[in-house]
Amino acid sequence: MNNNQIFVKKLRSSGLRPTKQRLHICKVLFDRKDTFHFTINDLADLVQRKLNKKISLATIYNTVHAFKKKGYLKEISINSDKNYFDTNISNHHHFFNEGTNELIDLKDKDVGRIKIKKNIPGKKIKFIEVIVKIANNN
Amino acid sequence: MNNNQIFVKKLRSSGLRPTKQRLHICKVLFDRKDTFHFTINDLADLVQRKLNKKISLATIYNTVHAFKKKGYLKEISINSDKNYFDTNISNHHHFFNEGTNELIDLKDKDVGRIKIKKNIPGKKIKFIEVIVKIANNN
DNA sequence: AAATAGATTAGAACTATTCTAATGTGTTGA
DNA sequence: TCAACACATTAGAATAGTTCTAATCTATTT
Repeated sequence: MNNNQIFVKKLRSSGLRPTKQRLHICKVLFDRKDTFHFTINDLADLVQRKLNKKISLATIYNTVHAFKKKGYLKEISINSDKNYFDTNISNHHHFFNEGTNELIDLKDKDVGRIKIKKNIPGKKIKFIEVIVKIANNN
Repeated sequence: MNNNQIFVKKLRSSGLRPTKQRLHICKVLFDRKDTFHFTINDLADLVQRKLNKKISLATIYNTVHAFKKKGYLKEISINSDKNYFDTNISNHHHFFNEGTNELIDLKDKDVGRIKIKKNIPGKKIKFIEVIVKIANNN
């Protein structure tokens, strides 16, 4: 089974129609070895440059949000002007290099257990996100 | 010395001119007991409603960014559509209530020491930000 | 294979943020 | 004291980012 067939199957299995736009986007996102951190514009550029396909930005937004909802992508918020998505959906945290705007994965085990000593009645913790901002050593 | 005079002094001492726009914004932001979490639009609305002053949104952006740069405000990124600022500039983290979009401060001591077991050569940790997403208990 | 229901796309509309020309403020020196 | 200059600030206009929705496409039912 080639990658394209795998993507078709993956999409169908989660109730998403395997349209050509989505398959192009899958190719850019998932047809790679390493985990991939990207912004919506990064992805639009790659679709254009690597595949030479024109997909509307609106469709890229739709698709990324659909994939996030299905659990194929995670969203990472760094600051107002950088909103990243991550193909690594495992439980993990991030370094953010303030010089280069680069994100680097921190495996779950790279961060010691986080103990929250306060709780809010009637609420439970859904998720803990840690961003470690790094910069040059001087 | 009244609050307005205090604000004038504070602005001057950090090299910011105490214009009437900035003083209005100071009044809304800092003339209160508790720490205040807000978006740019929250602030624009409050200036309009509480003080009945019209300040351009662009000026509110300018001012908030200037205040952040001077260390009078902290920025907190939750997700793509919510960018908050915080008048509490002490070292602390946050609960984010996903139901109500409300931020709640976690004092530094409310979060156990965070141990980062990985490091990047030539880089040092500038800052660690923890967001704890909470939701209803069911 | 036609009709229908619902999903998807992408241009248009809307919202958020930044840019920059016009205006305001503080400082210098006559 | 008060021009005149240099730089800071404001806010309308321009740009960038995101969402909405009408048109189109896809799958299913008959």
